[in-house]
Amino acid sequence: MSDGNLSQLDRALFGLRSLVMNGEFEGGQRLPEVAVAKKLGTSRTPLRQAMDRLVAERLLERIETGGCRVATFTRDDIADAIEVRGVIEGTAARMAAERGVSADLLVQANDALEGIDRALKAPDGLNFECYVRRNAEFHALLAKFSGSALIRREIERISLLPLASPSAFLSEQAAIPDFQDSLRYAQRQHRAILE
Amino acid sequence: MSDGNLSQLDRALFGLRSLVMNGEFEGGQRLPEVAVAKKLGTSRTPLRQAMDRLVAERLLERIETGGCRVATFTRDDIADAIEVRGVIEGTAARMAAERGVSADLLVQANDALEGIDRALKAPDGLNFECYVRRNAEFHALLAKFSGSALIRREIERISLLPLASPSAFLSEQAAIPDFQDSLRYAQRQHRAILE
DNA sequence: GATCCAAGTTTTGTATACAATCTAATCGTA
DNA sequence: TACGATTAGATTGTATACAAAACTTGGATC
Repeated sequence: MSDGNLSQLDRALFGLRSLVMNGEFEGGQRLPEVAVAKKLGTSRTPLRQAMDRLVAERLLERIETGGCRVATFTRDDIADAIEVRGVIEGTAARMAAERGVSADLLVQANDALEGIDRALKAPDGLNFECYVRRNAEFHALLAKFSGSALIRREIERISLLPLASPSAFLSEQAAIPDFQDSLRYAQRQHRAILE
Repeated sequence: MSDGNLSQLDRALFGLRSLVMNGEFEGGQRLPEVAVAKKLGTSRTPLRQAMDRLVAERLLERIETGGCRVATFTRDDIADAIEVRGVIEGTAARMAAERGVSADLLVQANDALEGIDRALKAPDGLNFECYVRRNAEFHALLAKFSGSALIRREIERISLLPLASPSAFLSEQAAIPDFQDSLRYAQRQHRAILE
């Protein structure tokens, strides 16, 4: 388990997350455990564990009567999540400023920000894949800045949220100017944070 | 399950949370699943599910080699958690202001705040039990304010954190002036928020 | 005396069987 | 035809058995 091989739980977790993000399930429909377990090549026990974690990640939501379904996000939910993320980021950055940050980390953060800038200014309006990657990079660095494990985990958690929706939904959003604006707004926050 | 009876999972969840908060386990020591399951009168399956959820609540932490242990918080962790909580609260309040709030909810929030004030000014320095109760009340109201389910759940989550430690630890903290100061600081934030 | 190796024991991770619940479909009646 | 009940099927919740991994204890060797 501590060797290179993944545990069944990890396999179920990654596999199910991937299935959901690829929009393999109808929104609002309950995920049948046996069928999904078979598709992932594992048993129900680790699958249910994985479902529990994805519920905690907000990727799934519980059905009152039993089982889980893919969570559906409204545009407002996403806007709220981005706002909260920005606010926590700001807090982390302020803490970093109070506690001091190494110059090396600052340089890396700057690089990441410039990468995001390039993604936002892509010729086709928005290079989303690149944005996601560079953004994650920046958040990871910011989390290191704060020097607090608690803050780091909260950032990771909240960062997961806006992206935690089926890719079909994401690509739809990516084409909406409002959504791009909110990303640019976040990016301006990022820049301000680094000062 | 949907009747008055609790599910095994709920029994395990409440039971284990209670055991941990009462300091029944040595910090850093791994919780043996079979023993705990027997003590709670349930089987390992719902107990492990409960452990997973308590890990998500930060009450427990995973051991790399397997199993869980009671999470240990540093004073800095608690301070950070309180700071983040305040910041999210502020965001929720700002959203509430933008979206409008009913006068009725405002009155209730004011009542809760006055209750917290009284708890903080108790003759023996701090009426912690009362503080916890009134504080939870205020957070619940604030969460309603924002009108966003996402924000509400984040507030509930982060509010859980500072209190998510064995009561022995909490009472120790309650006697420390720094800690009381941070609570008073949060309270000043609360007041500012309501304006 | 200390350290390393090894066997035994405990403990977790996973699969599966069973029971209870929920869902859906069919049949009967107004 | 529409509506409700009843029954059959499917699906989740829970317990338990087994296998694999990790910890511990004892002994042997340097």
